[in-house]
Amino acid sequence: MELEHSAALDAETKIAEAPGDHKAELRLWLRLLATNTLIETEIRRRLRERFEVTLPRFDLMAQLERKPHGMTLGELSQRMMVTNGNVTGLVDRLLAEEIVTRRQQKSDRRSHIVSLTEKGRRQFARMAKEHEDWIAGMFGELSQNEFSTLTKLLGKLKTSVRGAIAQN
Amino acid sequence: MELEHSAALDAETKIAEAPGDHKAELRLWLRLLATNTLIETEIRRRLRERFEVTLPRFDLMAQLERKPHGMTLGELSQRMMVTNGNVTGLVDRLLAEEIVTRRQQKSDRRSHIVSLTEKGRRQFARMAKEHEDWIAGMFGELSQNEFSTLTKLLGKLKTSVRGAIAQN
DNA sequence: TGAAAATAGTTTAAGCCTAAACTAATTTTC
DNA sequence: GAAAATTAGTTTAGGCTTAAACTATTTTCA
Repeated sequence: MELEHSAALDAETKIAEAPGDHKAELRLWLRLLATNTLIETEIRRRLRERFEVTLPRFDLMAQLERKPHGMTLGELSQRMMVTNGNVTGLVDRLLAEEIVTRRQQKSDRRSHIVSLTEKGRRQFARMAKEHEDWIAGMFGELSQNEFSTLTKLLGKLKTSVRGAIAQN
Repeated sequence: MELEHSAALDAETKIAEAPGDHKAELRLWLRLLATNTLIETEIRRRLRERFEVTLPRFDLMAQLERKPHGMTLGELSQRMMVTNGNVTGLVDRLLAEEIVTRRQQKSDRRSHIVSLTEKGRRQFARMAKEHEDWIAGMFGELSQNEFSTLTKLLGKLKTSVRGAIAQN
């Protein structure tokens, strides 16, 4: 996937536009992807540097933080948009660090509830504050108006994508 | 990272807004991330299903396709926004499938040029066409106007992010 | 009620990805 | 021109991620 366009290249591709091609759509996607990668890579770097934590672990903790009573592995995997097996492994590692607990449900013995420990909650709180500031800093050059328009349009795009996926 | 908000939750968090917090920025980031993940996961799925290829391999081929004379490993890793070591491994696997070639530069014996083989070019052409249609299909619900506004705003955001990263 | 289907989670094999340490070659600098 | 620094790429160890196959349990329904 191309992640960066020179201005010159962008101009060229515009000229090359022809019926039946979708260069503009492709360009929008590549720009979305590049922006996302840029932010994500930097957040990973800072999380590691400041807190020696990975983004997936931070993400999992963020999910649990909003559910004081915990969450099943399946619910976690849905919210994190990853597979069950992935969550199993993450939880194993976080268990070893005593960031989370896992306990079997009495009512359904297939099911397990994962929750943050007190240590996990403390650790997450410390990280979340800075994380929020990092994000805000990266969005700093957008005006209030641009900011809310972008939020709205991304909402629309998300809906459009969901539609296209559901159809298929 | 939270990937989906219910409408109810969004309303709540808006009410909770207070000076010094950045919930709105966080929400925009989560929305960008979710949209990106949604698209990327579906593209990976289709590439695997239709062509038995992974997204990183497709991405690498896409880079090479635009440079008929090939590219050094370093240039590839920059454009793909991944580490050198990552590219070394990807190229090893694509070499084994005879999708690319790698040859040492005479002028600088540390440096190696990677190029698509004829087989690689043919294979990529076949995939690229469909890939473009997939993307266009996902963006279908956006009007022309929304589409170009989103492209412009993402450009701005990208610049803003680059600025924040460079500062740090 | 008991067989079949569905669900929750785990395991496995393989690929992706990174940071850090490393080798080899080239460039800089004194 | 030789030591030092830089550059291109590889290797290594470990975490992340997936699809597919699997186990255990619960639900469905004939």
